[in-house]
Amino acid sequence: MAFYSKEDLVVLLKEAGLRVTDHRLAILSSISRVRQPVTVYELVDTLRKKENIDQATIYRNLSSLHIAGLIRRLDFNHGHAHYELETGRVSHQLVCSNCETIEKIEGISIDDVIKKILKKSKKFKQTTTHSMEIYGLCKNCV
Amino acid sequence: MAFYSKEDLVVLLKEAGLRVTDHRLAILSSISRVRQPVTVYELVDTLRKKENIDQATIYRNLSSLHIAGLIRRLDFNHGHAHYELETGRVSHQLVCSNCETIEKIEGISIDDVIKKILKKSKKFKQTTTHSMEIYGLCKNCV
DNA sequence: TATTTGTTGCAAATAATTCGCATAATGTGT
DNA sequence: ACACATTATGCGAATTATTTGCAACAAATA
Repeated sequence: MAFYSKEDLVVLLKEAGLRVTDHRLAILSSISRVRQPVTVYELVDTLRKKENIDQATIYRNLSSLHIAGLIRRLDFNHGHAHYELETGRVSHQLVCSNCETIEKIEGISIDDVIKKILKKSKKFKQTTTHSMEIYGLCKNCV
Repeated sequence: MAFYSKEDLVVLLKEAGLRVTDHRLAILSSISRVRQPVTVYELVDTLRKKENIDQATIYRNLSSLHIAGLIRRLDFNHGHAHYELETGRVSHQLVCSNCETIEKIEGISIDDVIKKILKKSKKFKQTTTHSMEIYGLCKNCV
């Protein structure tokens, strides 16, 4: 979806106050290249072979990149996390309840809904991001 | 939130085509009694002591109750699943990015948003349920 | 009640994720 | 370019969450 040059990624990391390391760039780049949210398994598989990055390093970087707000962590009840680039505070996914098909939908704003929800809240005054998983059966599983 | 008598729960299970067992009733009842989505740890802690239910039994029942559509499984990036009664296909939660505070918001319909999303989809024609996690800092963590 | 089929407990296995520690690399100030 | 303080990395081991195999048991149905 979002394509970033190495220079862009360096800037992103610096702005986030994170050190720039080859591994971190490789991980970010790998996440940014795929269309659908990627699993840790896929990252480990790709990056351990290609760049010789240890599993622990990948987990640690996913955590710091997530905390820094550069990536988003998603869960589709598949037993493992998925990650995607954080672009725009919003993430809407259609998820098949039967197989592991997911489809990311972009371009839908729900700011007014968020406002309504905040109005009802007693514990929160503002929000940063949100993600919505919409479950159903995909065409193959209907 | 939703209160069910034992008889109600029996009906729910039968309608779902599940066998009625004391353990299953206890698990469902336990989930229905709490306001916020409950963790497996909490269920195990409560039910193992009170009713002498094994951990594996709890996991197996959570799975079958979920598949049967009686309960919903949620993830807030806390490293473990949460469960709540399935009531009405919708679940909206405010989640603190810092601590483990969550707040369930009810009474917001987003049917029109779902319609828009479905219109954009290539892989899905209909949906069953959805859940939205809205992240931010709770009052204590601001 | 007999039969069939789903359920449970227990212990052990997997899967996902995290941690400890020694070593190496990054960013900063000189 | 250099030295220092801080953070990142690899490796193996530890945790945590969740699942499974199997024998004993209980629920639904005729």
